[in-house]
Amino acid sequence: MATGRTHRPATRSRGIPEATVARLPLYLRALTALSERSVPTVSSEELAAAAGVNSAKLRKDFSYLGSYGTRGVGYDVEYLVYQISRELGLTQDWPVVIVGIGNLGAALANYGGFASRGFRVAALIDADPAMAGKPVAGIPVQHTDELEKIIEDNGVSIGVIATPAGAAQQVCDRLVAAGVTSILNFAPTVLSVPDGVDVRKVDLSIELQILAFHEQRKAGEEAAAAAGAAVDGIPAAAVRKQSADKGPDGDVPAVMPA
Amino acid sequence: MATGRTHRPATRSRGIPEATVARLPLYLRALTALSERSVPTVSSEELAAAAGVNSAKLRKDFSYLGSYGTRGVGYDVEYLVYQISRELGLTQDWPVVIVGIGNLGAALANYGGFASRGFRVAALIDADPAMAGKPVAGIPVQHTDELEKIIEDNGVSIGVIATPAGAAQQVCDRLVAAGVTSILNFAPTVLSVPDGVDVRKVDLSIELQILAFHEQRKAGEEAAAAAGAAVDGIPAAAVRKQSADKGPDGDVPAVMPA
DNA sequence: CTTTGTGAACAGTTTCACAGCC
DNA sequence: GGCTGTGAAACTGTTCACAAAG
Repeated sequence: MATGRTHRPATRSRGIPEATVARLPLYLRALTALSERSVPTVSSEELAAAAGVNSAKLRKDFSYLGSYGTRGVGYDVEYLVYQISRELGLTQDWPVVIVGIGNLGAALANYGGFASRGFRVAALIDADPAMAGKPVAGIPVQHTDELEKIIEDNGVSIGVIATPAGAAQQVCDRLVAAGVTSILNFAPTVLSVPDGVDVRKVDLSIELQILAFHEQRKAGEEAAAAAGAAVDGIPAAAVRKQSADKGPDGDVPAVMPA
Repeated sequence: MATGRTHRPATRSRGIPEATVARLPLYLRALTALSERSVPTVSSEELAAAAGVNSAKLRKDFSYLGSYGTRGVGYDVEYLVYQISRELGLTQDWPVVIVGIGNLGAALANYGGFASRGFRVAALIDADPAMAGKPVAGIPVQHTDELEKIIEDNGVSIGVIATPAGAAQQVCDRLVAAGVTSILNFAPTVLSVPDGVDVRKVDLSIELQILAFHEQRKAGEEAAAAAGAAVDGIPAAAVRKQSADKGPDGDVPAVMPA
């Protein structure tokens, strides 16, 4: 039913680990930069530094694609660019629709990296009739009524949702019904989709909250250092438990959402 | 030297696994929704469904925080909201600066979820003198010259980079030098930062490329199914290798990843 | 000599399944 | 009976370290 899955369940990426797939675009970007500077070959060490990973990981990643390097020399930049592009499916053209042309949707439409690398903005869609016909990033906005027709006419399989949270699931359902099988979701909601549909989410506030967690820990650590670092070494669960259990009472601090 | 790290090396999150931390904001959002509907308690099964994970994972995650549930009953919504908020450091106020007020920066400034949940946009900063003084989302944009002063005056420890790729590293360096220790990077570049500084990146084109990879596989699988699914069961590495090694020559196959 | 490619060890994450408590 | 909390098992991802190739 509506109890669909987010992300991939895990039917296994036919040999290429998901973690590796997620890094291929990073390698590709670094390689493209080298290619533009006409660098002919690059070592795993150099490329890894440019991509912000370590070289062992990079070599392991590449080993899933095949043996594309030359021992003692390194990797041929152009060749690798091609191989990774092909592996990622970027040698073909992907028409994409963006639904929800508010601030964010407009920013996405204007984003250059979108147009490059095999992705083409096939249409912009918004529910506001006042937006219809108005060009954003040179593309006229179309009304949501046209959604199904647009998807089918353009053979769109990738959709970007940049609507308010409340509209996201509904838009998602319509996209999927019309044939979209990959969704990039910017709305702060969990989307339910049937099996076989991939959803990836980009969520500003989640990222910030993760940063806040670590930020808080940094502050805490300084304090702990002052008090003598006695606690480390005790089974983590027990320690947590302790501080957690003391929680209940006291006031709920001011700032919170609750 | 400048060869800093992206993400966290992994000094271990004081007992709470990184994967769990990344899900806490999801739980928090689902709980907040329940709280608004005045739902008093929730089972791991229900909450997991709302957050888009499975219940075993959720219970395991919560077990790292402490024993906050009641067997046979479930979890108290309000209490959990508070505990998770506290764990994430959201019971305090985090002033944030956004650097780069283009399309995306403006969209971020306008994004509501920003203001809620303990984050406050302390300042908007842009390098364009023409922007200075212009209000965006009700906040006047300030010039990059003021960056250091703004950070220090407001005690900012979290910065958001929404500049073009070319400017990102430079902005990052200045933020870090001024005292920022957590960065959310929207620019499509790898940032180098010293140890102790956290960077998280949000990258539209990487997400799209990952979707394209899976999308391509879906197409390939249909073709493979037609040809009789003989290959499954052979050690994945060997299969990969084989098809990969044939790569160099010849035409790019029509449907398949190869 | 340099640098790749990769088994093998290790670390982190998810899932299972059930004991323990309400 | 229902639901949490958690060891243990299974799985995925990372790092090590070195043999093989140029």
